[in-house]
Amino acid sequence: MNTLSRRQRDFLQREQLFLDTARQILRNDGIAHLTMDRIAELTEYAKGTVYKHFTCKEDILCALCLECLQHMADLFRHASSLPGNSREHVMAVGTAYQMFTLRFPEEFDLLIASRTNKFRQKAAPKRVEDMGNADQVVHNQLRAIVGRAIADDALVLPPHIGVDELCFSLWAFSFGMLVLDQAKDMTTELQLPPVQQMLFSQFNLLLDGYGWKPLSSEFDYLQSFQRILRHMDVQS
Amino acid sequence: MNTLSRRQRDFLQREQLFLDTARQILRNDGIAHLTMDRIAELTEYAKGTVYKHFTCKEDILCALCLECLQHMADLFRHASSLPGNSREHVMAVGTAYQMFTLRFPEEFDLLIASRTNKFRQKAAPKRVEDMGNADQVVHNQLRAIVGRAIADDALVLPPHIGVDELCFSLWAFSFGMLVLDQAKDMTTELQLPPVQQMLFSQFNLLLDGYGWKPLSSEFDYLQSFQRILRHMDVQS
DNA sequence: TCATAACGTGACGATTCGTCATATTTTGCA
DNA sequence: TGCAAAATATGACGAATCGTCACGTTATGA
Repeated sequence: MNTLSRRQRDFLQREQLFLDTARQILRNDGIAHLTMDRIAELTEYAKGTVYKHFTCKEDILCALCLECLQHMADLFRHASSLPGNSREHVMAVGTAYQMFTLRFPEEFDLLIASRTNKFRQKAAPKRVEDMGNADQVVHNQLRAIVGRAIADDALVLPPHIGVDELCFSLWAFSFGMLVLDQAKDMTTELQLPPVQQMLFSQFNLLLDGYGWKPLSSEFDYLQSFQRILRHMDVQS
Repeated sequence: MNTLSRRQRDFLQREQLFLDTARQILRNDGIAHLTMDRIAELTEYAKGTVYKHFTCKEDILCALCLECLQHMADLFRHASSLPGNSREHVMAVGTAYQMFTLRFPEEFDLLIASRTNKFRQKAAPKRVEDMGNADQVVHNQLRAIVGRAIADDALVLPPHIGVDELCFSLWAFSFGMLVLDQAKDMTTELQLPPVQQMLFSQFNLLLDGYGWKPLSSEFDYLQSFQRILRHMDVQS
């Protein structure tokens, strides 16, 4: 509309350009080649201009993580749209998470680093706060699934366990497995199944522990899993 | 004995000096102040000498992580010495892990970063391999507990689940919770209990899911928890 | 048209990494 | 013991990258 808003639009558009370029460098050349100078060079702006948008390198990395979380939220929304019971939805979200880490390993690496204090202390507080909100969005998707499960009596919360705690645990369990799996070296002696299969089995066992119905003994979740894979592949 | 071995001893001793100094900087001043020059300065050696021991910065950080894992293995050994049933031992190890992250937050931060590809690709392959072995040692402690549980019929492996997978899951679950907990910002709206309490509850639910006896409904694990806290405090 | 404000620039200082030619010490042997 | 050769230690140096800022350029609106 007026001049001010045009400027603001230009500004936002340029910020997006910087982010897209940064992501492209990250994916094509790896994080080692992701420098402020290179972003400036590829976008044909000066480095000082990049610093008008981001307070420091960690800040732009943080912004990249933010977009990853938003992307994941979209994937999870799609996973939740699968017809089926609430446990299948949890499984679908877990599978979507795993597929994300597989498809975008550099970004997942960044997401791991972003849980580090070293990282969060450098980025702008505002940006870290945004990431907290993005976390919240993802968390809410889990909460919605849990809420539905409670509503249709598939799940009765175990004593002294809140909904948030339950969602947090599901999130933490997936995160932990995916991180440790991608970091385990080829040389490990451990005989482990593929992480996708472990997520499947362990989720079933944990959800059985919650008493979340139908229990794995009462339902063919292997068939669900096949269905989920097909459902998520369409999305890709 | 002979000259060669004296040199080797000196070499190892100096390496330890570098590591101790690095850890001291890490704890006192934070990772931002942990530079190769500073290590050289404090130990009164030249930087080139430090590089005789470590190929790069990540390599010395990796070595620090290695010592952390060894320290944790010791803590876990102590945790496993608690008189009690096998589930109590699992809980004791989880609690020891949590206490470690609380007491040595900077080191835990480093442990998180060390699961990153960026990190592992830079460190010397030999050192990364060592870390894999240290992981293995920790893993074996869990395996011992699980093995005992199976031996005395407290646990029957769920179908298609191996011992390694079960240990990996316990490890991943704890790791995930501790990482996400320490990274959650003060501003989060989530109403979560302290992570110590979540570890307790969620472990109980997961182990119930495994059918690991005595189930949480058959045993007063809260009392165990108090006992564990006392047991681990003595160690500190 | 011009004064002022907003914006863009890239040279620069600072930090830190990792190297390597040289200096020093140790070793083994005459 | 003395000395040549090998092993080791050193720190000045080059390279990479970060983040800044004084200055030049463009846009605004009276």
